[in-house]
Amino acid sequence: MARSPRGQPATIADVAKQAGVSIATISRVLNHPDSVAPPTAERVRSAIAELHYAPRAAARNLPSRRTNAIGLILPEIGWDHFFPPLLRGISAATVEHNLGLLIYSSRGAGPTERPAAQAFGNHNTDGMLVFPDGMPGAEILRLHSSGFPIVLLHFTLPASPPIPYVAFENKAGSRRMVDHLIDAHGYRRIGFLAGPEGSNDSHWRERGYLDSLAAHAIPVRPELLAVGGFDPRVAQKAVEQWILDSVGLDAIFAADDESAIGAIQALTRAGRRVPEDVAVVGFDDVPAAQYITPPLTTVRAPIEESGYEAAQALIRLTHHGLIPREVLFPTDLVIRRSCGCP
Amino acid sequence: MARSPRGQPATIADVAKQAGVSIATISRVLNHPDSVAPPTAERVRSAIAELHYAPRAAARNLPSRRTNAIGLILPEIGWDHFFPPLLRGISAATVEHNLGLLIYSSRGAGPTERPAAQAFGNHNTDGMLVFPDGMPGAEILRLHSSGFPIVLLHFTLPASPPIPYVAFENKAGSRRMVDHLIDAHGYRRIGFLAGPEGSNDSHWRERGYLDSLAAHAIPVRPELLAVGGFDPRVAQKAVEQWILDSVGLDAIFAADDESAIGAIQALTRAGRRVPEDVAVVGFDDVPAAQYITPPLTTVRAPIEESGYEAAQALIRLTHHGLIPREVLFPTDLVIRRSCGCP
DNA sequence: ATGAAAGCGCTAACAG
DNA sequence: CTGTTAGCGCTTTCAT
Repeated sequence: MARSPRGQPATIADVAKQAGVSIATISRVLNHPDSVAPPTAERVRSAIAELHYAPRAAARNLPSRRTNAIGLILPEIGWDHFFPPLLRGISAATVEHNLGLLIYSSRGAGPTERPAAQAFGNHNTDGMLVFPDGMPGAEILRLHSSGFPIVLLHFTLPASPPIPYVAFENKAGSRRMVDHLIDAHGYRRIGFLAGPEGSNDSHWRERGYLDSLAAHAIPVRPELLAVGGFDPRVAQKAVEQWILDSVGLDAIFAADDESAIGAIQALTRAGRRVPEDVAVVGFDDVPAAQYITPPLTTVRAPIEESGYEAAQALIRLTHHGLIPREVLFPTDLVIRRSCGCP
Repeated sequence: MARSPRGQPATIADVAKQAGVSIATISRVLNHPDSVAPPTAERVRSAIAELHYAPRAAARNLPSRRTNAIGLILPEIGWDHFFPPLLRGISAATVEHNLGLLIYSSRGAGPTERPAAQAFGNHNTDGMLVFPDGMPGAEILRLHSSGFPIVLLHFTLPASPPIPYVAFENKAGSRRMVDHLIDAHGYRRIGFLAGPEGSNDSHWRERGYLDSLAAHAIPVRPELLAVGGFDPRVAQKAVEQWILDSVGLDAIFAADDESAIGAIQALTRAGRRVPEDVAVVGFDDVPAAQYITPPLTTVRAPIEESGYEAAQALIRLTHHGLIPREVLFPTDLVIRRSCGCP
């Protein structure tokens, strides 16, 4: 008897009949258990169990104007090392509040390709977490200005009122990394391997690099700036070019670990020893960083926490709570061997 | 004018008024555009655009009895190397069909802990993909027997009618791996590092190992069987114990790469060379497998494809289509250096 | 081609 | 404490 007499999943009316009460009473034991006489409640509960009744989400959401779910919207599920911890953090928050998490990967389906009616939006979610390039800025701004709760993940957008966001202290982290290279090891010719065009993270990491150089009165040499594209292959090419050009290098600071790994491979193949001939450091602390030879010195960011806090903030927003307009997470130096430390 | 006169998000009625037609017409241009006179449709479309109207999912779902979303339910978002490609595959399928993907991580919230009314189920999803330990078997069986579409990911459950599932050819893959160890390298004392208790994957990988030994008339030695728990630390301990016990070993076949990495570390620390003294091979081909020294010989499984096909199958089920009751994906040997190959 | 009206399943007043 | 009833926003016959 897993189904109602009608052969459909049981509805509130089926339960009411079975328990010999009105549908309002069913609704009450579900939502305000204390307002029902214990014996009645008990009858209702067993009727629910017998019929395996589960309230249909759509029917509850319609009157309440809430969906009990938040959305996460991102361009593509790629960033192997970044995505799982981020999602884990977000998920921890949604589980805590008994909310659903609706994921949209916009890959291969730009908003223009899908029917307007099914566009991103507030139609099936109480609020959303947006990843860089997850959806067009204009759309974000429109939703935000219409009062729809939005929290940005690791990027910002100019708007008023400002759209809250979470991010890492990229600049401070990379500043400390480069300070270490200079202060602890005495390197002065430090190459920087930037991320892809337009990357926020890369931008701020480069700023930290530049700041450190400036603070140590080391002039910026354009020939020491190249693009690693957050991609081992691109980074490898860039480093090979540096070698071809005989650019003298004490160390390479890659804007992320993937490109640092590419740099190490290029160096090793060219017969350069890391870190004896050239030190290499990265950013992110991906799992592979500890297994590569030599183990990679890098900067770690609390990815999971950032996801958790972003989701918490969003949830608070959906309850009309107030939240900080920006939450910055500190980053930590992870010293291993590739920088030259023993 | 991002909102209706009432200061709320626009509803179908607002659009109808704005366009000077009835709400039925609005519904039609959204769902059956061809049944509306082009000029009318045009008027409606601009009204929609002006008011930034987006149909509320709950309101559509109620009459249609569909949620246009599928669920993915899993115990915990951990498996760094497994989860992202899996999700990418699933997401590709949902995007293709314009469906939402609702993720439930049951971590820290067993079904008993949450209100019965909010239990897992068919209340807000058209069907679900279930990961091992994602939800209690009894619950799965109940939903399945009530006709709710379910596809199991990488495990099975006895039921009739059978619950469809996707899985890898674990046994065939590990059989080929061990065959390689024996045939190509002449190893005969091959240790097996099993996964955690109850792991389906581990079970079948062990079967492949045993089959290969049997096929080569190599007796199974209990002292060569240990538990690596899919965990580098556990594996490390197990290997250290083998070393302590002076168990002679030609090679170690770890049931996954994580434990293979732990094995390599234990061996290296104990002064054994890999693969010269002891070969080590794994299963999965995680990203770190190619960076570790020596690069790890392993078995690769098409994770993303499995996610994609599972989702496709589920979606077909939700349309009352027929699908195979099992989809098995082949696995490939990835020969690198840790097995002794040059 | 378009409008009127009856639900879809549930919640929340409002009565009793 | 419990039942009655009016919506919530949309889809879909059934008329016109």
